[in-house]
Amino acid sequence: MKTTIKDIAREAGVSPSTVSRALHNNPRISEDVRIKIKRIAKEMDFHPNQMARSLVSRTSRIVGIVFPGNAEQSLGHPFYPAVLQGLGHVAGERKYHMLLATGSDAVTAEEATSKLVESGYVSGLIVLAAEDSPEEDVSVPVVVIGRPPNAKECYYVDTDNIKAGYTATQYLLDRGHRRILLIGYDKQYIVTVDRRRGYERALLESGIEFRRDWVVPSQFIQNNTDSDLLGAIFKADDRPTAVVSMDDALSIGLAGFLSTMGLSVPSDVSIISFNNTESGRYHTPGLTSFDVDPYRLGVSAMTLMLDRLKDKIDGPTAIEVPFSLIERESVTYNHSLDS
Amino acid sequence: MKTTIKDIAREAGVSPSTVSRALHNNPRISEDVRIKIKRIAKEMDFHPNQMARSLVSRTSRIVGIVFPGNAEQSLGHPFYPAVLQGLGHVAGERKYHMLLATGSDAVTAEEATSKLVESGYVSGLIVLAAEDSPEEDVSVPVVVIGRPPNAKECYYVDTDNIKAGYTATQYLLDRGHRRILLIGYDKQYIVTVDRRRGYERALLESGIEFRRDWVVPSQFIQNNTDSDLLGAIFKADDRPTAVVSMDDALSIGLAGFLSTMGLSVPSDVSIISFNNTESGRYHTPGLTSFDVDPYRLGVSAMTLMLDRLKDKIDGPTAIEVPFSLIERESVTYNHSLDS
DNA sequence: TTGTACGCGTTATCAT
DNA sequence: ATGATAACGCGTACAA
Repeated sequence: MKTTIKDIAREAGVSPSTVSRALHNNPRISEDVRIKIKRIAKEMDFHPNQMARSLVSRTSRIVGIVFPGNAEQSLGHPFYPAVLQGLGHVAGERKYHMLLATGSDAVTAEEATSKLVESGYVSGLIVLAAEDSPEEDVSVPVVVIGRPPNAKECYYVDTDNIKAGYTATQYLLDRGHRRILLIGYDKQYIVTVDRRRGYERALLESGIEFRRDWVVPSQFIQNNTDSDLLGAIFKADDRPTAVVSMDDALSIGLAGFLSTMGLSVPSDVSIISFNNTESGRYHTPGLTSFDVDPYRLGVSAMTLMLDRLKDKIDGPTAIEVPFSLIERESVTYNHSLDS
Repeated sequence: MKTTIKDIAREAGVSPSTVSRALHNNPRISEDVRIKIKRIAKEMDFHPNQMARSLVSRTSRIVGIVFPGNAEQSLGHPFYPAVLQGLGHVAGERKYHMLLATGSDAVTAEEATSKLVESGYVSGLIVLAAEDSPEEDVSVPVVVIGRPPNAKECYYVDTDNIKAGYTATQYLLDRGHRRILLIGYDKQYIVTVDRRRGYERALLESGIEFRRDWVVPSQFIQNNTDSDLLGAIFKADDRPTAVVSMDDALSIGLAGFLSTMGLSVPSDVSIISFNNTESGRYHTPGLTSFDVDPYRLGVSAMTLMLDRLKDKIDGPTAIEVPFSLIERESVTYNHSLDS
């Protein structure tokens, strides 16, 4: 039997309400009684029953976390665990807990969200943006990580992916590349469409023709059609000398594919990619990659959430987390041509 | 204002307890009233307040999840997210939720566990084994993933890592290798000491001398001393022709390192490793690697937990999850020597 | 078959 | 400064 406030009251010879006040440092209580009660509480290893507390206060120290619909696979990517770490770090500091949206098979983010809110356990929600991010009105504060499709008045933290895509492309342009391929585009993922936009903009500003057939969608590694598609692209005379890749894993796959064609990185093809993963770092050659700082994304999101939960005063409604470029060996200058 | 059973009671013209019973399919209630109440409940979008429910029932539909002390970094490894997926899958199916032990900086698993239990939110605990796994008696059922140091009467699910280490080594032996290196050993991680034990056993059975200096500890990639150590090992005349690596990332690093020495995989050195990660699959050459099925580990653990929570009857106290070997191109036959 | 009354542990309001 | 009382939403003996 866990000790309750009543047990302490009995032990201290006071009423339960006095104990409650003492534990909450209510000023309207004598100093000696307070310390006495606190001592007893410690002795009896008292911990307030959060359920009871929540029942009356109508709030909990729990924040729900919703992963994209395909959480099953998305968790596999290093990005999400890193976000989770960030979230957990500040949650822990501020004595909050995180309740995961448990997804069986094909639950949408929408369903998961409902489940979580309906459970009544959470007093806030952090959702990792996906194509189907629910912006239906829920009864608790929501912070979304990643730019929501409808960037209306909701709170969110995000990376400026347009700028990132622009920067990546410009980085290549600065090094003499003119024929630049984009791989990993997936219109379902906003991050990739944003980056593509930046890519196009950079090309435009440099007066380079944008080739629609040089935007290779999604994971080509899985299906062979894309692989053939890539083969054709790199067999052509005017093959790309550089690639902007949406993810390190993709880049590694590409590098492997290129080597089967007798092309090597970076001497024949430069690659700049995203997410700065371990595998990219360990890969030979080391991948030049953008660190979009998922950890910090998590930290910012949880901070925003908790601040919001605390004083209800509206701080910033959106936070932009900066990215950084980790330069390694997968990009080199292009001397082969100048147009 | 959320709807409560009182609201429904008023609406249906019955008492709250009748509503409660109807919703719980209590047999002692007329059929027509039951369906009527259920209809109203649905109409009013009623969801029972879990806090109140938990308060009276003294249990919750929440299972706490504890990651190793260094959760911050451990989450980065694909193994843990995969476990989480497995856990989440069955939790979701059975309408349970998962509460994460939020670790700021250097909280031990012990602390995290206490925090979680003290919170009063969880009615069960699943801990991912680490060196400092707490087997202190907590007030809720515990299932640990990975063999606990003191494999006493507690419930756990695990991979037979001794067998896995043995199998890996035998696989190499079968292909003519006699000089086999082991890298990634870390006595803090039970999995690696188990696998090492299997490695030694396989060597012993084949009458091959076990060389203590051929057990390279931990991540050599981080510190240069190990790198030098490896350099010495592979510069020697009797250099290893094969390696058992504790992790794909490690293997990839090793492959890169070897190539700087003019050695290539698998023609000069074969590598068999663990965890069957994406990076290993995309790497060139593809890594032959053991899939220890972290997902299933999670599934089994949560199933065990929930069954235990349900009927209190004691099913199996330990579950072994089989592993499988994914054969790719990083291992080849050794013809260079025969002793 | 259904209603009444009470308790789960805590906090807030109103007395004292 | 402290105690008594009610209430949060729900479940369940007990009574009817």
